[in-house]
Amino acid sequence: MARPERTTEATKAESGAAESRRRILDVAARLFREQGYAGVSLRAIAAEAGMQAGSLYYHFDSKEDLVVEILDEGIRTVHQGVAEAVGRLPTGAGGEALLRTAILAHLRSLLRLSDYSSANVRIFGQIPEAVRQRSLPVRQAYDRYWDELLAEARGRGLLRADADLRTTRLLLIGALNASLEWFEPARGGVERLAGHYADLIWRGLAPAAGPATGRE
Amino acid sequence: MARPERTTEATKAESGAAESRRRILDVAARLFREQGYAGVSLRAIAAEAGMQAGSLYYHFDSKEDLVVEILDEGIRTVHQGVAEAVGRLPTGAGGEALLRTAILAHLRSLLRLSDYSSANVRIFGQIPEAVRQRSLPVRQAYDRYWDELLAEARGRGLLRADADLRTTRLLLIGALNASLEWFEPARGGVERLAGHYADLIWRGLAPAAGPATGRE
DNA sequence: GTCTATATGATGATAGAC
DNA sequence: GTCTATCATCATATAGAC
Repeated sequence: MARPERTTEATKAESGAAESRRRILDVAARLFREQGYAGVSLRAIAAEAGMQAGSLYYHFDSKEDLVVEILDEGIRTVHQGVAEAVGRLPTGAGGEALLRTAILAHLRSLLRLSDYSSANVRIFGQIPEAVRQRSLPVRQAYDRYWDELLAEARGRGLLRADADLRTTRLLLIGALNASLEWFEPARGGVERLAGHYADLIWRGLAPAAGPATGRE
Repeated sequence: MARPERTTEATKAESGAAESRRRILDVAARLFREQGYAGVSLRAIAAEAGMQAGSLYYHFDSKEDLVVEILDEGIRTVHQGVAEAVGRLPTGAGGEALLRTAILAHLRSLLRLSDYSSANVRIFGQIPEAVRQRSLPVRQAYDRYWDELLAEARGRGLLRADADLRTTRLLLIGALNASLEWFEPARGGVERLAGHYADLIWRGLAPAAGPATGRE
């Protein structure tokens, strides 16, 4: 009746299928982010995960299966992070607060929290078409979340009435994700970057010509 | 003294070193854009260029040398396209016209005119670090062009005085380049997309709260 | 200039021992 | 669950004939 809950000698091989699987995914996400999809061999993943290349096939049927899981988890992490942050806003929050919050949460996942999210952005354009197709649903769900967020905000008068929402979403997500290629924490943290982006997208580049601005 | 200006029988092999070289570059740029850097073998490039893989080495010393040329030409094309369009503006042009013109010219090169430009955007994140380094100067020159364009405009009062120009440039270029991944001409041409982007970046998302807007 | 042939190495995946 | 060994394929690059 006594089932061996788990081996108590914790030192060397903490193993178990689930732990190994998670370790492989973690390692692969990091390597994909750093070196791209084609640039990372299964041998390299196995080495960093402390096993031989052949052993990976106990956990995953192919490199494509492995990468699909990483892609999906990456999107889900951002989606969840943004949705939770937005959900914590007070009911009366304005359009600017909404935008700032969503931008910051997206950038936090991408630039600081999740190798899965950054791997997704980094390699989505590099994977075989078949893999891209398989990972589309999760991606589209996140797109839809933004579209609904923006549509509801505009409906409540919190955004310009004439803003093209699809374009807004594409510009915003595109710009946020592109920051992965050049962001350096040393130049100012994620919060600072998110603030600059929100300023720009909220106010635009047109000189403030309002009545209180002073001289023209 | 009579030099054979070029072979007059134009039918089959129009050859000549320069023509072959250009043909290889054209084919490679298109394939890199379509399938990524690692996804395109020299065999595939050679096949589409109508020769054998080994023959490429008469024209280029390595795959890396080949791709560096493509990357640089891609940036130079966009840079030149934007600079010329901006240069054609009347002297008194305002900030909005400046922005619209630059955005449109960048998108035109990227989405319609040049496989080199789109290949650059597509594969810059996939190439070996050494190659990236070699192609940095041309890229930085284009960044500098934008920085100076924006700085001068802001200096003349054509843009918000408090806009962070580096952030502006990074957001803008990032968003424009990202459109390569989803742009479909069928949904409306480059001009339409450029117009939407310019609207958004010029006016921002804040509801127009000016005195002439009507009801709040 | 382009060909053929080949050197050399890495890759994703499989089979069977333990 | 992980190992070792190996297969078949593909890659970049080179050498020498034509």
